[in-house]
Amino acid sequence: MSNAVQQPPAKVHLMPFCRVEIAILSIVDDHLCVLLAKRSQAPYAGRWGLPGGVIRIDLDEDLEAAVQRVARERLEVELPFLRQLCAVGGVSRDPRSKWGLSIVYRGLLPAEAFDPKAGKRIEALTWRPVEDVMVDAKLAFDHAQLVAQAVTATRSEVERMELPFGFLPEQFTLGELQATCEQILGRRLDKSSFRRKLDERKLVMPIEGEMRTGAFRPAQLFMRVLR
Amino acid sequence: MSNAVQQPPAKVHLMPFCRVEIAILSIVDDHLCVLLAKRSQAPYAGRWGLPGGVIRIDLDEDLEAAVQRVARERLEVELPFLRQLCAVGGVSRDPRSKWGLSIVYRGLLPAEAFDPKAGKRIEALTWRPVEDVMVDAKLAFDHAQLVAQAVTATRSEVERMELPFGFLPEQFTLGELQATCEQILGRRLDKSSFRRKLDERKLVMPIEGEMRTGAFRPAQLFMRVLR
DNA sequence: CTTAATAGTTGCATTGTGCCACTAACTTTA
DNA sequence: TAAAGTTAGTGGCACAATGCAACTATTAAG
Repeated sequence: MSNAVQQPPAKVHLMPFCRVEIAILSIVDDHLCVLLAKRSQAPYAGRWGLPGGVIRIDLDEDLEAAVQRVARERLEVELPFLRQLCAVGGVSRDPRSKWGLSIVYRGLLPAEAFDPKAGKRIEALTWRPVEDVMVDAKLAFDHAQLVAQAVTATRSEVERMELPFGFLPEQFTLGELQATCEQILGRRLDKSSFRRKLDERKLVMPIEGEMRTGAFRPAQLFMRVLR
Repeated sequence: MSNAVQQPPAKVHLMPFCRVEIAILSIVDDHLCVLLAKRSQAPYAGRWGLPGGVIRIDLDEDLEAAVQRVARERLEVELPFLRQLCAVGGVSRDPRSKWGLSIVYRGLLPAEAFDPKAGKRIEALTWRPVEDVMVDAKLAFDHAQLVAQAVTATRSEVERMELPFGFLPEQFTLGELQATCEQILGRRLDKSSFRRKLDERKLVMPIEGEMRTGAFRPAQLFMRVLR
C-alpha cells in the first residue's frame, strides 16, 4: 500500500492478530488437570478451550506481562510459575481465515490456590483431567495439541528431577512431593532412588523441628533449595 | 478506539510489529558456528545480528513458511531442519520503543550446503563461532542471548542422543558422526559407549557395501534410521 | 497390646557408563 | 618389500546409577 521511497524499506504491512493463551496445570483430586474456559464468542462458541486474550501493546510491557494481565482480568489469579511453551501462527488457525498468532504459556498452580467455581466470573471455568483433554477432538482450535505439549514439557522437567514446586505449597513432606511427581508422570516411582536423588543433588532441605502430624507416623516437612 | 456495540467485543487494537529471526548453526572448520548478517538499517545499523524478516500475512501460510521465505529471499537457502526456539516480545526490545514481537527459529545446515561468501548477496553474511558470539555484547538486540539458547537446545538434543543429522550429509561414517557431536558439545566422547548407544537404540544403519575410502582404513558408511 | 498405615533406611542385583587395551585395514615412508 | 603411522572397529573391566525389596520406626485405631 503506502511506501516510503527515500528511506530504504519502511513499507507498512498488515500484522497478524496477536494473542496469548495459557495452559494452567494443577493436581486436582490426585489427577493432573488443565484449566479450560467455555468460549462465549465465535469462533468455536460454546466449545471449551484454553483461556487467553489479545496482546495490548498499550498496556503490556512484554509477553509475560500480557499473560499475567490476562490471568488477572479473566481468572483473577496470579501465576507464580510461568514458562513459555511455543508460538503457533498461520492463516488457517482461525476458521474464518484470519491470520492469527498465539504465544502459548504454561503455568503451574497448587490445587488450593485457585477454585474455578468460586467468585463471580464472567465465563465458565473448569478443571479437566489432561488424559481426557489431550484426545478430545471437540476442543477449540488446536488447544488439545497445546495441552499435550504442556503436559509433555512438565513431565520432562520431572524426569530430569526439576521438581514441580509450582504445584506445591512452601512446606511439604517427601511423600507429598513424590506423590505429586507420580501424578504428573502417571506412574509410580521408587521411594529410595527418588530420595537418593533429592539428597545427592540437594534439591530440598528439611525445616528443623517442623513435622506434618495427624495421619500415622509424623513426617518431616521440607522446603525447596533455591539455586 | 473504534468499538462494535452490537457484536460483543470486536475492538480494534494496535498489533505488535511481528518478525521471525533465524539462528542457523553449522560446523565450519571443526567449530560450531552461527550465521550472522550485517545490519544495513536502524536500529543497530552496522552491527551484526541474526537474519530475519517481517511476517507477511499476505504471503505466508504459517510461521514456518515465513521463515523459509525469509531464508530464501535473504539467504538464498532452504532449511531442511528447522525448530522453533522461542518468542520474544515487548516494548523495550527496540531502542525506539516500538513494541516488537519476534518468533525465533533454529536451523541446522551441513557446512557444505551454504557458502555465505558466494553469490551476489544484498547483505554481508558470515559464519561466527558460537563461543565468541554468545558473549559478544556488540550484537544487535538480544541476539547473543538467542544464539546461546539455540546452542543450548542443540547440545541438549545431542546429550539425549537425538543425533544432529541436520549437520550431516545423507551418508556418513560413525567417526564423522561422533566428531560432529563432539564439536557441538565442545568435548570429547567415548567411542565405545557412543557406538553402544547407537546400536542399542538402533539410531543408524549401515549401507551394505558402501565404504568411505581414502584415509587409511576404509570406514563403513551409515544412514539415519527414521522413526 | 495388637494391627494397620505411613515414614524412613539399608542391602543387593542389574544395568549403564567411562576408560583402556586390543585387533584390523589401509596409506605412507623408507 | 617391510616397517611405521593412522584411522576403524571390538571387547573387557571397574565403577556408578538405578530398581527392587526387605527392614525398622512411629503414630493412630481398635
